[in-house]
Amino acid sequence: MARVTKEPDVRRDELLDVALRLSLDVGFESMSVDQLTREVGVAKGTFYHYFSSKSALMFALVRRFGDSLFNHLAARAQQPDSPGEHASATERLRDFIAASSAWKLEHFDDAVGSMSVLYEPENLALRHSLFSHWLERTRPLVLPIVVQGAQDGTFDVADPEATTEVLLSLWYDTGDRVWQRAVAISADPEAFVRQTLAGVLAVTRAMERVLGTPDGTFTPSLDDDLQAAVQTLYEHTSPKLKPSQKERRA
Amino acid sequence: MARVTKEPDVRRDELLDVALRLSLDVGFESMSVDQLTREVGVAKGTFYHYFSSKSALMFALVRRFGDSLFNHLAARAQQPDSPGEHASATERLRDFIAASSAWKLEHFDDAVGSMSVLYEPENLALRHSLFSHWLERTRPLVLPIVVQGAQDGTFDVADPEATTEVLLSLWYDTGDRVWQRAVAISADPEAFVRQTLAGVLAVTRAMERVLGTPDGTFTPSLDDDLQAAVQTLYEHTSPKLKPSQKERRA
DNA sequence: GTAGACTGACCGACGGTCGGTCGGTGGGTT
DNA sequence: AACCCACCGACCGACCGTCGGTCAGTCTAC
Repeated sequence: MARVTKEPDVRRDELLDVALRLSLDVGFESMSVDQLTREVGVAKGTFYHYFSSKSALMFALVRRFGDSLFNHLAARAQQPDSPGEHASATERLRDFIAASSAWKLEHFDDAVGSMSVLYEPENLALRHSLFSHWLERTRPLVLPIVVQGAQDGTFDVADPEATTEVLLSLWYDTGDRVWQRAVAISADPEAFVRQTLAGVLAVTRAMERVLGTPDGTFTPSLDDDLQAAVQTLYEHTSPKLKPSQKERRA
Repeated sequence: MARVTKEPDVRRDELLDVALRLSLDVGFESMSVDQLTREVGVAKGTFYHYFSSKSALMFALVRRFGDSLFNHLAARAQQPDSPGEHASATERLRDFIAASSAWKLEHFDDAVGSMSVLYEPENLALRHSLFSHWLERTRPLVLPIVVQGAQDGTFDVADPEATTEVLLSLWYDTGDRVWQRAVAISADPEAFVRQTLAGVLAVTRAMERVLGTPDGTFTPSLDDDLQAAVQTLYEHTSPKLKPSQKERRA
């Protein structure tokens, strides 16, 4: 094969780009290193020149994919126009949630929209790794807010560390579960939207209760934007049922 | 090799027994079908005579392991001496939690004690499968209680289905997370016990808040039994996860 | 006799390895 | 300035051991 030399960073990104595409297409486990290098147009050895193993590739993938959201959130937490240390814990938490939601809407196509494939059994390890990464990055942003709220009495919380853990679990795990249930009934679009919104409300309500704030403190307005977003999410979900076209040249 | 014919059920159980032992020892993924059949003393083909694939073995393993708890709980829910339909939702839920805890203490050695190995990355799929199975079996036992509590006003719950989902997530996922954090600091036994108990309290508190019952409604007494149980749990923590004695805190 | 429990050599695909190749680059020589 | 060439490391791809899975056939209890 014709030898083409490129900047290491460029080549590495190429590998990651194609790996991401293939992972979302056939799944991470099913994607063989042979297939990956074939599509990139390099030899197998080149892959192992850049990544020590296939699972190292997974972590790199998760890092790159998962960091984009948090670099945004962490940067925003420092910005002067965002509620700072002087703001109430409620305001800060509201802002955090809003910033997170805004990012998700903004990057829908290149991130959130392709979420549903992560839920195929195939991608369990990838999903778990991604969520773990997100969790580790979320914790240090949320814990200070809960601590502040506990100290100034805004929140009724006895154990800020443990409560933060509960919040993280609500957002990621319960959200996860709500999502899976919604997908399970994806035959009916209207039921999908209704169930997803009900899940969001339940998680929010649980968060309010756990923090000891009045019901409604963090409840989002169920406006058309949110409805439309969930609707779009649904439309990104259906093609999951498509027949697989995996068999390709050997 | 000498051919030995046995009752299909016996042979199948042999395969499951050895598979469980090997899974807890070297991990499910690392356990090859060759190794399994070698240890059982049968040919590889025999394995595929009983299980259609290795992942079918996993599901069978999960079923057998996961059902023992729920056959107990479901049976108890029917028994006359347990709080029945006439009891308050609080009593019924308390009884459910107590029965579950009792079973775990009772079957510590052959079930809960070997839990920690499930948390090695190796066994991610096995763990996920087991928890999913437990979740599916827990839901129908808990949902009626939440519905009853919502109807008679014992619980302050707007959406029983979604709230049940939150409860399940609290028990399994948050418990999961608390456990992992405790394991992470397992260098220090005292810290391990403290953190685990704090996690249990936080989850319980969260449950009370989510259901809208007074703090303390479901809080277990932090008596010596519980402390001892957690202590024993610590001692069962996989040696692989525990640091060597050298790097103990100075 | 025969149903079905059991056998084990065999298969293709996989992740990973490794000795070797070759394009680009920079310092020394002319 | 033009040339050379030693060296670095990106790149190659045949090869390896192991894995999950198959199957044509054998043995045995009834």
